[in-house]
Formats: sequence, C-alpha cells, structure tokens
Amino acid sequence: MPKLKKQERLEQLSIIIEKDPFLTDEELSETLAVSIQTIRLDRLTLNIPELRERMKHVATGNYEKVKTLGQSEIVGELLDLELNTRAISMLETEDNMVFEKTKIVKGHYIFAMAETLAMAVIDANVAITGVANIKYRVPVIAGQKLVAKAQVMKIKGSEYYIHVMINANNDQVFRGKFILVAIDTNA
Amino acid sequence: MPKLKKQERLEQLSIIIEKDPFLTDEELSETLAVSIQTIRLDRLTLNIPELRERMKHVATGNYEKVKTLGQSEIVGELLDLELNTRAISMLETEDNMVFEKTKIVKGHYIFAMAETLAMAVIDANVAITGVANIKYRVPVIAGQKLVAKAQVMKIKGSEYYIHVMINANNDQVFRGKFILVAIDTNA
DNA sequence: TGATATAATAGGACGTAGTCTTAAAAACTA
DNA sequence: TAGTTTTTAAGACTACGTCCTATTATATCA
Repeated sequence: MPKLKKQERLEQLSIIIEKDPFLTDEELSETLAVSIQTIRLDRLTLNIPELRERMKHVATGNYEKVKTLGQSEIVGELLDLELNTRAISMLETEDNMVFEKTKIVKGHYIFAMAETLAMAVIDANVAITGVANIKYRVPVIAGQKLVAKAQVMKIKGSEYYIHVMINANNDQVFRGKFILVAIDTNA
Repeated sequence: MPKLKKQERLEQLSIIIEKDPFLTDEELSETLAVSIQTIRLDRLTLNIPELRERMKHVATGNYEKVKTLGQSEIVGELLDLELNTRAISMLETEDNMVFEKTKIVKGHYIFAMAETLAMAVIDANVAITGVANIKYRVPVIAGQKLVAKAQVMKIKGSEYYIHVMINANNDQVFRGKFILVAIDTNA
C-alpha cells in the first residue's frame, strides 16, 4: 500500500477497522505504511477506541444478542395468549433486519415472527411446522412496529390449523395459514 | 460469600466465569474472598484463560457468526447460477438452527434459504418479496445438507415468478412460489 | 527561496491485566 | 510436632495501549 494523503488514510483506516476490528495499532501501521504514533493520532481524531475496547465492545455487544437470541424462541414480544385459541405478539423491526440496499425488512424475520406465534398459541410444547401457505403484502421498513395475531381455526387430532396476520400500523403486511403437528411430548 | 474448600471454590469459579466471562481476577478474588494469586492458580488448574483471552474468544466467536450472517445475504452457498433462469444453493444445517427440544431446523432458515435464492436468480440487485406460496413437507434435522433449486417460470414486466424446491437427500422438504418485484435500481 | 503551518515520527512515563518464578507464611493432617 | 498442602506475597516481564512532550519532514504561502 502506497503512502496516502492524510484524509485518504483516515478513510482507509476506518474502513479497515470496520471490516476487521481485531487489528493492533502495529498491524495497522504496517498495512498503511505509517508509524504507530500516526495510527494512534488517527484513531484519536476518528474517535476509534483501542483494540481492547473494540474487542470488549464486540464481545459484550454480541454476547447480549446471542443471549437474547437464545431466549427468543419467540421472535417478538408475546402480548396476549389464550391457549389453543389466539395470541398476539409485537416486534419492533430494527436496522439489522433489513437488506442493506433497500432498507426493507427481510422476509424471514416476518416469517419467523408468524411461525413462532403460531407455535406459541398451541398447547403442545413440541410441535413442528407442517404446511404454511403465506402471502406477503406490502414491504416492511426498518423501525416499523409489527403486530401479529394468531387465531386457531380448527384442531383435528394432533393437527392445528392456525391463521396468522401481521400488521404494521393497520396495513396488513403478511398473512398465512399454518398447519402445525404436535409431536408426542413424552418422547 | 464465606470461605470455601478448594474443591468447592474451583467449581464455583468455573460456574461464575461461565455465567459472566467479563470478570477480572481481582473481581473474582473479591467475590470468592481469596487473594488474586489464588484465583490465578485456580484458573491455571482449571485451564481457564485470562480475561483478555476470554473476551477475544467471545468476540471472535460471535464475530464469525455475525460476519457470515452479514455476508449471507445469501443463506447457503451458491453452487450454480444462470441469471433469470435457474440457480442452485446448498446449506449445511447446524445445531444452532434448531428448536432445542425437537432438534428440528426452524422453518425460517429454510424459508430464508429459499427466499434468498429466489432473489439471487433474478437480474435485479434490488428486489422485494411480493407473494410467496409455500409448502413444507418433512421436517429437517440438524446436520442435513439442503440443496435448493430455483427456476424462473415467467417474467412479466418487473414481476418475476420463481419456483424454489429444497431437498434433503432426495426428500423434498420445501417448495414454494415466489413473486419478486424488481425495484428501480437508480433510486 | 525562506518562513511558517501542518503532518508525521520518536521517546519516555504510566496503566491494566495479566504472565511466570521463587519464596514465605498459614492451615490442615497424620 | 513434623510434614504436606494450600494460600499469599513479591518481583520481573509482556502486550497493547494512554498521555505528554519533543523533534523531524513535508507542504504551502508570501
């Protein structure tokens, strides 16, 4: 890498660290062909913390995420539940759920919300998605609050027929029929 | 916390660090009411690395996950692609994709695989899922290799009709029709 | 071309959270 | 009480910094 102007270097630096936050000042100084001190100054002007702080940030940040993701077998917040009858959940869509280019929420988040609500509403702690016939309507933009409503339509033996509708401020963005099959609890 | 026998303390220590890996030896020594040196010895016998190593581990571990998740706007590996015609992708299902109780792969992973393949096959770098009519067949168990095939059925203006089928060693586990709507690239 | 401003480099002292080694107390046990 | 185990202490060193104070380079302007 050839010597760059300060401005270019600053831009490069933030891109490099963004891409791989696990680089020491020394490694950075080598790839940018400047001294360590320059890197430190650059970080200072760019408000980029030192390696250890960056690591801590990534570690704790993802730790939280993984923790809550582990919890959230239910995608969204369960607001109301009447077993075998109906359930309502809410999900605040976030920036990390979208396609970068379009800012439109990825379909599988919406699908996951519907699927998990459908699973939550039935009184069988072990169940699998059998068939789902779904329709998307308008796209969802990051930041919109989604409300999902599940309604159990009929129960036939171990098969549950459930309708799920998801709305974003009164616009229906999704609807689907799920057929869930309860599996013997005592395996 | 009262003084414990060595064996008890060792057990406690590993539990504490397991629960919160972001504790310094000093903090640990306080909660266990022993000296820092004892904590260090204990970590040594238990093969627990120092704080910084633990942080690095958590950080890089989750980073990989987030990275591949970030990259994987395509869920799975794209094996074959003929633009506007057909595409094939492969996904090795992993333990972290399943419902804990049943070991069955969560539906939205399969859905995401299909959705992203459908999006990959069309020649429009910005597109959104309009309507999807999908059917699940047999459940997928963690570890199974999924192969998805997408076929563009027809193109009507900016609407693309795509069929996606996913197989796990010759068993069809999913099939769905996607209607994608290409959005003007020059926003 | 020389004066001056900006940028880059260098060096030293300090900080954290350890490492590794050696040594001395303290506690338990036969 | 002697011997062993456990615990604590102290000292030297490391990585990867911070913060502060110079000292060179390089670029810009009159």
